[in-house]
Amino acid sequence: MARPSDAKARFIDTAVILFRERGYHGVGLAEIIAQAKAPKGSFYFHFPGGKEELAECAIRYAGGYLPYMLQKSLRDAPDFRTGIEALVGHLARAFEASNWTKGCPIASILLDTAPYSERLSQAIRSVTDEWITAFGEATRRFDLGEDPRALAMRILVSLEGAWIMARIFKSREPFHEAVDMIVAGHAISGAPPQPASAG
Amino acid sequence: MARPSDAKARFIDTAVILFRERGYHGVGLAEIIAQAKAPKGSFYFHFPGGKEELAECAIRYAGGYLPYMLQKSLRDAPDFRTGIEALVGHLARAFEASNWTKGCPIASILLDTAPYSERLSQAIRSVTDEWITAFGEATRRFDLGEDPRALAMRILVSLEGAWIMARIFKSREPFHEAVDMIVAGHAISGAPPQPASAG
DNA sequence: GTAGTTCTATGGCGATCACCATAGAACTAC
DNA sequence: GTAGTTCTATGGTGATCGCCATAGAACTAC
Repeated sequence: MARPSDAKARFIDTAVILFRERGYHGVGLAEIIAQAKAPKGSFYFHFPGGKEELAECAIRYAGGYLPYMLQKSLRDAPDFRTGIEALVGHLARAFEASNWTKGCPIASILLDTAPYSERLSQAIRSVTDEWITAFGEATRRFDLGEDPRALAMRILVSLEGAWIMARIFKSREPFHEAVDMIVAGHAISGAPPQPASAG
Repeated sequence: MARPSDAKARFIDTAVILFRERGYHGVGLAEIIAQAKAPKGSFYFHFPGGKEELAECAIRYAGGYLPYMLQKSLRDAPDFRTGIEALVGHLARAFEASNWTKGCPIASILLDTAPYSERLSQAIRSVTDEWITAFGEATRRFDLGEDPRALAMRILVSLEGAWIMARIFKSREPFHEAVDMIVAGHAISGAPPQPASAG
């Protein structure tokens, strides 16, 4: 064999890109296979479940990126607000760099398929739950004075909404409004972390 | 003729319903025509521009509903917060009643097509602008102490995000978080309207 | 080197896609 | 009642959809 499962990764990468741009039904397998530069026959070897299995892999793969970015943004931030601004700012710049075509990799599939594909709905719920859990851990060192789960939900609501509105207006403004809403939500939350228990 | 353009309205109504559920590419014309109980040949008489023209009509038709609901909710509200709660509460209940399938009629088309269809992108931007304008007029009687356009953008960001997160979790909670973020954003904005200039 | 597994490569399946040509029915205007 | 317009009704187009059968190449294990 050429390389162990090199083609499979290319399939998933390509699927993430194209699904973000035009949704699940907006992209055909032919285009994915062509852009992945993989042979047509390889596809059903790596994904016996067909297009739906590919989409699930794409959801889980892409869904792992946001917790990573979250942890990276909050890890070195002096306070909560700065961390959130770094996170949202990064996502907004990436979105703009794609000419407002590549938004949330989850939402574009969600609106096309849920709840008609229980498999994909389940995968989306799964990665979203993971993000909320990751948020709770990443913000433990801040004293946010609020239920971290509710705060995580607010951030997701703001982010998803910003991705949509920014796509409509081709503007970063919705992301700025999102940040303002997040940090205003739990008031004067810019409180620095407790240095006492820092290890 | 049977009735003047009765079939055309059914086409649009059906399109709004199905596009909300599964997006632009997730629904075929055959299904729309069948569910509209209209003959196949009528379609291209009423929509020479094909599926894309139908989608534009659906966007503009459905897009007119939110300004209507906005005005209705804020008209009799004693204060801004109450009005927003009524608006969001109504949308959330309707969403739940559809078993979390019929969310924003705009977003599902947007994520499938923009920016690959300039026609649909333009239509979406148009109805969104109309909503922002309507918001400014509907809230003039409140002294919100904030740029109405920025506040309108916050509401749209919150609403769109809530529609997505509620679809994931099949829960009204995202809408509650959205309301909290909106009203917390401009602080103690529950101030009653000036009764002086009321006509 | 032979067997077995992994992956590539090609071709084509039935079904559905959006779209359109054509003919006739239903109604208005004169 | 005839002409003209509006709308219905049927049938079918080429293209693309997701899916799969089959064969062979590339590599590992013994």
